Amino acid sequence: MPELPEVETVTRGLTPVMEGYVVDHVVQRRPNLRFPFPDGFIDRMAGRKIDQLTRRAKYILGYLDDGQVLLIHLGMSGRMTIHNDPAIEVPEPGKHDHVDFVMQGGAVVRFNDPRRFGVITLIAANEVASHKMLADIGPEPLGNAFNSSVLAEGLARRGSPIKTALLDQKLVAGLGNIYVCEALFRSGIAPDRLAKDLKSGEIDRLYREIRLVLEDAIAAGGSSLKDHRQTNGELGYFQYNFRVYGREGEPCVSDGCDSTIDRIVQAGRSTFFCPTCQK
DNA sequence: ACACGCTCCTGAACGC
DNA sequence: TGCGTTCAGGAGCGTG
Repeated sequence: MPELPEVETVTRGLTPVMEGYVVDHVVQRRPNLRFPFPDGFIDRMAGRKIDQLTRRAKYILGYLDDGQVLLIHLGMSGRMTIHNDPAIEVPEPGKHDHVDFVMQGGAVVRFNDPRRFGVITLIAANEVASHKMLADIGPEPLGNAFNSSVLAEGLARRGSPIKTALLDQKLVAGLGNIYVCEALFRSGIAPDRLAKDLKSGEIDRLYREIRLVLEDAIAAGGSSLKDHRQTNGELGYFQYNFRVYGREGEPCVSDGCDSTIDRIVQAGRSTFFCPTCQK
């Protein structure tokens, strides 16, 4: 499930074959993903150079040379594979290979998304800040605009559990179920605590652990949990080891703790935590 | 304004 | 073996 570290890893993987290159043409194999593809998508992409490829929250943004921006969200199960070896033929498209970006640099970038929660669309560069999909997104957790007092202000009047609050993209960008669980565990904060009840010291700790867990995961090349793959097309592999996520019933990894990881459901989503280490 | 639940979708895992 | 059920979840949207 791609969250910020995975999207960052994918963006970094795509940059060498997409940034600075012209899109020769796009192959689009179905009319929609989560939303319909934009009108004239094929024609609007053909011949456009991708000046810059960046990430905002869980979105990949490709700035084109004519003022359009290609916006890609991987949703739940979206993946990108790069076919860049002239000696190896590009595989026949599979059932869920919905889009190919055929680059003049020689790479074919293939978007695959079984569950089709992903999004591919085009917006104008001057509406990146105001577009409805991006306008209300909070600060980048690894950027200068995010700090302990910004987090404290965002949590101050929230009556929802801290777990739920951190999933809200308006509070801070890019966190999903996995890294919220991990950050709370690393902070020693119980997921059912109300956001507004956290003490200043706890918020400081949480702020630091959010950054650290994301940096760790990015450094590990992004996790490739279950159905997520690296952009190089290799089968997914685990480099970042989760401490609580998906570990229900397994022993807590903290030194001297003999508890087992528990799972509860909050706002319809699984929360994994250590009932002893997280208060 | 805020919080919550529903919804989209498919494949994997599970139960009988 | 095979069928049916449940679960996973990002985020827009509707509702209270």
